[in-house]
Amino acid sequence: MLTSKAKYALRAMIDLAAYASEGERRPVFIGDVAERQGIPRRFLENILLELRKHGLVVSHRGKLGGYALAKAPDLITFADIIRAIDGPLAMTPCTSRTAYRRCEDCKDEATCAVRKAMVRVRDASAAILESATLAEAARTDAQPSAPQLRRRDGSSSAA
Amino acid sequence: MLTSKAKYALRAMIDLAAYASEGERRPVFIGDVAERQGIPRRFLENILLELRKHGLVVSHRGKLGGYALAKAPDLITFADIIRAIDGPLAMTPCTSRTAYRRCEDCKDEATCAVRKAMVRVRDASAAILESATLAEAARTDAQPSAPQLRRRDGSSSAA
DNA sequence: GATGCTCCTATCGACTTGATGGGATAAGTG
DNA sequence: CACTTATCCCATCAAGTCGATAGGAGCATC
Repeated sequence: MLTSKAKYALRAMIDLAAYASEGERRPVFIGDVAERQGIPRRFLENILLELRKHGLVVSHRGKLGGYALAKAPDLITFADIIRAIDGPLAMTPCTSRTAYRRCEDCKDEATCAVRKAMVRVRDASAAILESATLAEAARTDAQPSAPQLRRRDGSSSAA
Repeated sequence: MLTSKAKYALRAMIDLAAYASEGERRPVFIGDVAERQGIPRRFLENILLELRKHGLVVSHRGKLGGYALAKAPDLITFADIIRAIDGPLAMTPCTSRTAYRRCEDCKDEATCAVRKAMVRVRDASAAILESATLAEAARTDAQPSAPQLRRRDGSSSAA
């Protein structure tokens, strides 16, 4: 199962992609993303910080600061995001390409039946998640009613 | 990631399959499985109990008691075992067939880009894990040197 | 009826998850 | 220059899960 942190991360990144593709090049406020996607604001901050450490987003400080994708949305995949937040996609350490670690129990990796199945699962999952890009997701995704433009008028929309 | 409980469960079940296919029909001692597979004995007890509640193994009490597969080894899949121990294979509750639960965040399941990718991952993983049977695993798996026969002579092999 | 197995529940420590809080730092704005 | 407003960073928190262990009750065989 994905952690909800990773699910939030996916949604936040898709949100960034959607607003980046509108021609605007200014970064997006955390608060705006949080509100649109229904993510606890402080929690989203941690998530974006983590994504930044993995080089998936860039941040700007100061009054007109905020976050933006670090690369073009068609170059960022779901796999990148999930790996950054939840770690390896593989079912076992001994079948991870990004964080391989030998497993204690199985004597012979070449013949281990469990490992064999897990390699196939990892290959299949990775293929799917590495071909799912933010660009595609931003196009496909349901925009919450009319794609809400950034509020810059100062009127907080909720009490 | 699989929990180590699920990994133990897979190994234990393969062990049972290997010894069931030798013609013997008597149940296997927990202690023997634990020793062969290097699983903490008490922990394995819990795991087998859980597998029994899910109808994957049957138990016999008393002096010559023990565990045996509930069905033929070609009718038990890796998916059955993982689901019994770790729960749904799906990455999100909203893409699980065995434990579906609507997800709060996404307004429209039909267009949710995250969900769409997760459905594909679940389908691919399930297809692989549902076609991996114990029978096949028991044949393929590396037997730890010569397949150690059950000790019935009373000499405990370790201090 | 003694033996030796499963059965059941309870507990444990360590870690992870989801979330919050306070304040430091930086960049625009008047 | 000072003020506003945003990110940044660290620290902490409660609740839950994971991996493992413990003690004793129940039961079939010898």
